[in-house]
Amino acid sequence: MNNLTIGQAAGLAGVGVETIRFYERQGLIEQPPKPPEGFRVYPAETIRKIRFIRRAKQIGFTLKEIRELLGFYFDTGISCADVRERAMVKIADMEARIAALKRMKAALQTLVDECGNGDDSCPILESLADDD
Amino acid sequence: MNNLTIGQAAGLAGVGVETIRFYERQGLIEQPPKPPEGFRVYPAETIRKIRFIRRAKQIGFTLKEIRELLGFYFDTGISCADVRERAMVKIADMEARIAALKRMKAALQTLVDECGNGDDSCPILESLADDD
DNA sequence: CTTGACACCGTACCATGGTACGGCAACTAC
DNA sequence: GTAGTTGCCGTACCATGGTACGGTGTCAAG
Repeated sequence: MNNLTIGQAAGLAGVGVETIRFYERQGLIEQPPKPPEGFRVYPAETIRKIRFIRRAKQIGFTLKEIRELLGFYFDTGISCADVRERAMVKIADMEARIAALKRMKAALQTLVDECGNGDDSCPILESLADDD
Repeated sequence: MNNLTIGQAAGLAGVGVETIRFYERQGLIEQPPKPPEGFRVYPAETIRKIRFIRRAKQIGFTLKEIRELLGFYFDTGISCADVRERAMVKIADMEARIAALKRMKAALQTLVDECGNGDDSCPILESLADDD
């Protein structure tokens, strides 16, 4: 399962070829050297890194943050406390986004609730148009 | 307070001049006709529309959706049921986003909690790197 | 009447996370 | 040995919500 072409690597990692190239351009994975003859050869590590990226994306890290996490894991050894701190910052960030969404939702829900009475004017639009 | 230049309109509406031009290009507000001599004249309605846009953005509508809401309010009269339906779709959308963020946060929190024991390997990175 | 400030306009650029395309090289299968 | 599939590479494009820039036109104040 080693010595893969980019297409095989993409297939195994569950992404498109263009996505691998994009991650290379973004510095998330290294581009293997191009032999004078033939195609680039991708090691199994590339697959592992791409899966790492997929999982990290799923739990809410951006590509920029993932680039750092990959560095922690694959290059500079493990500095758990640093990773943990970043994860906690991310958790705080998510909490803030959840709170903001909840506020938005509550504001909208209030407007929808006011909409129940069959007045001729729409309270939602009126509230958006209000000059205060 | 009528017959404003774009700069005055921007100042009153609390946005930048470029933002007004951008909204014009996006079809959210109309561009006043250009007189053969002199500058475009912006009516007070432009200010009201921009404030409408700002409020709608704050409660989570995209510019695309706001363009429709503006149409309901300023052009095609008020169709409250339609607005209400869009608002409820938006609420469902926000609930889904909140739920997704909560799942992400919980996943990350679990990893951070596991990180407490002073092992040499980092459970967060290990979990991201896992071959499953 | 000149200078500075603003308007106008097209276009390019920012971040985010990719996707697509066109032309050419290289490899594989029949 | 030739067609068809991939690889390679640069570049352009998608949505989202703007921001910036350069050159020119116009206006207002001193």
